[in-house]
Amino acid sequence: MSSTEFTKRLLTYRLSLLHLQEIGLNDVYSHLIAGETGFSAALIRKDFSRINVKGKRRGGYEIDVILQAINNYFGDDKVSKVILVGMGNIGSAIARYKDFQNQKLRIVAAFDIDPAKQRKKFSIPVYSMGKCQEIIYCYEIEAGIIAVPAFSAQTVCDRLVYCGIKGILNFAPVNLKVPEEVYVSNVSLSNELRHVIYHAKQNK
Amino acid sequence: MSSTEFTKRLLTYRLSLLHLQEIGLNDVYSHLIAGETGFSAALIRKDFSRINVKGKRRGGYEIDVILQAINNYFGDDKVSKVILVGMGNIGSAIARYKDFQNQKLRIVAAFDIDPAKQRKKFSIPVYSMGKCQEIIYCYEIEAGIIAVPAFSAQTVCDRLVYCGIKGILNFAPVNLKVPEEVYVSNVSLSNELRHVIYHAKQNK
DNA sequence: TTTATATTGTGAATATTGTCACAATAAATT
DNA sequence: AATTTATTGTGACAATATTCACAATATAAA
Ligand SMILES: NC(=O)c1ccc[n+]([C@@H]2O[C@H](COP(=O)([O-])OP(=O)(O)OC[C@H]3O[C@@H](n4cnc5c(N)ncnc54)[C@H](O)[C@@H]3O)[C@@H](O)[C@H]2O)c1
Ligand SMILES: NC(=O)c1ccc[n+]([C@@H]2O[C@H](COP(=O)([O-])OP(=O)(O)OC[C@H]3O[C@@H](n4cnc5c(N)ncnc54)[C@H](O)[C@@H]3O)[C@@H](O)[C@H]2O)c1
Repeated sequence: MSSTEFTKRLLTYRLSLLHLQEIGLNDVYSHLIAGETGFSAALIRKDFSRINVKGKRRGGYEIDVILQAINNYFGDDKVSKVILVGMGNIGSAIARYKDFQNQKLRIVAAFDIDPAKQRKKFSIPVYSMGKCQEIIYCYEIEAGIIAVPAFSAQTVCDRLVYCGIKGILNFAPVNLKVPEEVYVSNVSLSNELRHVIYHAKQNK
Repeated sequence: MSSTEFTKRLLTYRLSLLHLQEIGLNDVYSHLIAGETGFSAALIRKDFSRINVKGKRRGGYEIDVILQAINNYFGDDKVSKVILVGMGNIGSAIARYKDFQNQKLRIVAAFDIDPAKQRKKFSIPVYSMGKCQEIIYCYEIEAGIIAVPAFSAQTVCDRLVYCGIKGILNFAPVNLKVPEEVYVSNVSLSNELRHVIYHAKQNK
């Protein structure tokens, strides 16, 4: 299995490359990307070699070619469909997030137990949990975002897993228990902040 | 410098330990935490040893002792103060987030260029960027959260760095450029989702 | 008390990840 | 055309992280 550091780097490269492309560049040298991203030039070349990106000796790499290879690696030439559970503070903010469209990510539907929230919002329909299974099957949903309070996160998670979801992005401050074949990524703002503060202190 | 994987694991342990404590446990074995978090028992023991947590042979570890050591590692016995720039969708959601209080994290002030947003919101005062330097100094702010659109993220970042901020939690989809002594952690929902979808596909 | 059992703590072995150094090579310059 | 220069691509090496294996040891059971 490929390391998560490697896949994260690819996504970091993509961000920088899109930026460089926007300001008019067509080609890049590994050292330039190193300057942009903070990774070493040698590591970047190794990574590119791993996804079969060839440069021209002394000529650098074509941005288009790299971006294509990264997209290909993630298999995101077609739109990936996801659902969102919990339309509270953070759920609504995510539902309103426009960048997903550029990224070929689409939130097809949202769910909430609160009937007051069960109506279309920001162009995304909000259903009761009852509709969950049907929608996951019909739309071939690839992942679920959990944005419910901590105490109901595991229940929601079990439900999604039961409906066949294999990837979960979890905002609740809980270590979810899932079968081996399900991948969970936790986004914990508190932990991230702690982490930042810890490093900031080192650098004082 | 300690690896970021190590510090992340500590925060993961904490989450599980708090949960186990809540359901009534006082002691844990490394294997139990392994089951909760997915890390191997040996690794957990090594990590504990690294932060000077001693268990009792055959008796396991005391949850209190571990939690104390983790808190101590992060130096969060006192409240850490942070600021938030950008009170749009995501910024407001963060400002409303109550969990920070339990975690001894406090958002002391927020900033926004939009005058309409410059009033107290959810008990956090919202200022114009002009007040930024003063507040960072007066309150001894330890980190900044950036939640502004991508095109102004670097500008805001430069400003914070100029005011002495050494740690940044960045939500904008941009690889920020900072001096070496500043630590940046990027939270990219699109990237996280991509990552989840990638792994989900592997497990189909 | 003796024996069996379960768990920690850690050195050694292994695996993984990243860096270094440089040959290969294409482009630019003279 | 010959020479210089800059960059890729990669094998060898170094560093780091993780697992393995088991001695040390405390508790429980007989
Ligand atoms: N607000 C933030 O900035 C923030 C940041 C990080 C993490 N989080 C975490 O994200 C989660 C949501 O936070 P929030 O501030 O949006 O909370 P919130 O209370 O505003 O929203 C939670 C939503 O989930 C719904 N819900 C509750 N139980 C449900 C269930 N069983 N099935 C479906 N829907 C259910 C509620 O009706 C509500 O709309 C929490 O776990 C929180 O800790 C929030
Ligand atoms: N909404 C999401 O779920 C989400 C998720 C991930 C990342 N993001 C990123 O977070 C950032 C904010 O997203 P959002 O949806 O909250 O956007 P938004 O447009 O709702 O909010 C941005 C806020 O920043 C303020 N602002 C703009 N320029 C500023 C400046 N120079 N100084 C101070 N304040 C300034 C604006 O007045 C506005 O209030 C974006 O970069 C976005 O890509 C958003």
